[in-house]
Amino acid sequence: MPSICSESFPLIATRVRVRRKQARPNELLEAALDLFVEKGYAATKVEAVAARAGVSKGTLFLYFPSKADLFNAVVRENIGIRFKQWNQEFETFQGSTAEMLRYCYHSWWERIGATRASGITKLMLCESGNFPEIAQFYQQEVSEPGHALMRRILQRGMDSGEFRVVDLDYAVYAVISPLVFLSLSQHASLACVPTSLTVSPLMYLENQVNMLLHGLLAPHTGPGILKSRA
Amino acid sequence: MPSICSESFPLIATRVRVRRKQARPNELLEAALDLFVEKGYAATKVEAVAARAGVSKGTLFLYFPSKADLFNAVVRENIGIRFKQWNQEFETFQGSTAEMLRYCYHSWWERIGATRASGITKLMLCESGNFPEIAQFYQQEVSEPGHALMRRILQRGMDSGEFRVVDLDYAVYAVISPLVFLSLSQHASLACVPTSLTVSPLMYLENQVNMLLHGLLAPHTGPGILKSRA
DNA sequence: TACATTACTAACCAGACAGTCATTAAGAGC
DNA sequence: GCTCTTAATGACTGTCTGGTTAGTAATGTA
Repeated sequence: MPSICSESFPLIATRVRVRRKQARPNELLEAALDLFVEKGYAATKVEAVAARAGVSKGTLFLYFPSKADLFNAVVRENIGIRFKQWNQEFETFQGSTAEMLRYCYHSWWERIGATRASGITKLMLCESGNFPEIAQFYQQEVSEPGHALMRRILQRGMDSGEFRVVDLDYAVYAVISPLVFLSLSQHASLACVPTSLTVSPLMYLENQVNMLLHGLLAPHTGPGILKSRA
Repeated sequence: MPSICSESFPLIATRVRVRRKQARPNELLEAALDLFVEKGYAATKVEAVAARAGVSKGTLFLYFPSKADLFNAVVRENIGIRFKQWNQEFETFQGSTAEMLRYCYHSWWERIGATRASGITKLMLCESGNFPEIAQFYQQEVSEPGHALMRRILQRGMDSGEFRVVDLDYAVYAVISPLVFLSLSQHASLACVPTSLTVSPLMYLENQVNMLLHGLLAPHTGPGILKSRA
């Protein structure tokens, strides 16, 4: 049923239809990543995502059953997908665990931190409380694999005698929180942070990993970062 | 004009009216602070604020012309209002600037960090990008006075020779960011942070101020936190 | 008790937005 | 060119919510 005026005045030019079933999902995911990172989950309209991908809203729902599913697919494609490779790299890594930890930070920076994907971390930090559907998915697709991997790395260091014995539950957070913080500072549009971070992200990470290892390495038991639980 | 059914079936019990013009604004601000901190700005419904304060939505708009004005009033009452006293304390402070900086952190923790007000900082960090009306108000009511005060403290330390000479534009962020980070970690409902922070907030602040002073104090020019701009 | 003032209420409105569906046309096969 | 399948569309629906307003009742004054 055409709109009231469209038969006499087709003001809105009808879109040229193209059938590209193969390409649509990726194009939609690209557009969604852009907008979710820019505006957050709640403030992103699915119609805007569709428009940016060059299709109508109806088409979007043809490929993703709901907004939450669209977002979850973005999470899986941009972050979740990394853990397979990371886990493999962990299995075959030859060097010391200190080197492994350094490599971990560096690799995270390359594949997540320096990419749009870091915006997702900030988004979850801000909005997970209001949207259980996406919070739960992120939890099982990102948080849990990430924590599990970090636990295994720390355990490896403790087993080999490189690291002193610490409470894993807490040490994991000491390792991960610099990454979360960096993601945040990269995407905080707050007037509080001018040109993002004061120092360069890479220098910040370098510094953080040094501090961690200072607190982790076995012999030197100085003022470490990893206090046992209070 | 009564609703269709209310004359025959007054299903919804009419609220008992009480006139308390004096008390309403504060009660609304209290309710608003609770909900804004819990849910964020966008996700908080004005009707819910009104309900929590025990009035109807219409009454809320009698005291605050819009949702943004309500939020801004919350910001002013809970944070903005502090700067008058802080500025006075700065003027009359007798001790060293290092002591002053310690006092500053401590006072911030008492009056903001440990209270619901810290939730506002997190909220702004997350949502300022989507709501210029409240971002601008927060900027001029909180960010600017805060930065100005910190600049004067750092300047005092440099003038007296206690602190080495640093780029104020950047040093200010080094001083403020631990406070922002702490606010965030206190209210991050992310599955990433378990029981908020690993170490106690006060110990964290103590540590941060020590690191800052390590990098600020004049004679010791070791690996300071405050690098000059890259 | 009568009346005036005004704090307060609830129904209402308009715009926005996630999700649906009947219709349309692109493109492949003949 | 004709037909059939299905990718794609856009108008539509239901719901939600910030903000408005016509009307109600609590209180002070006489």
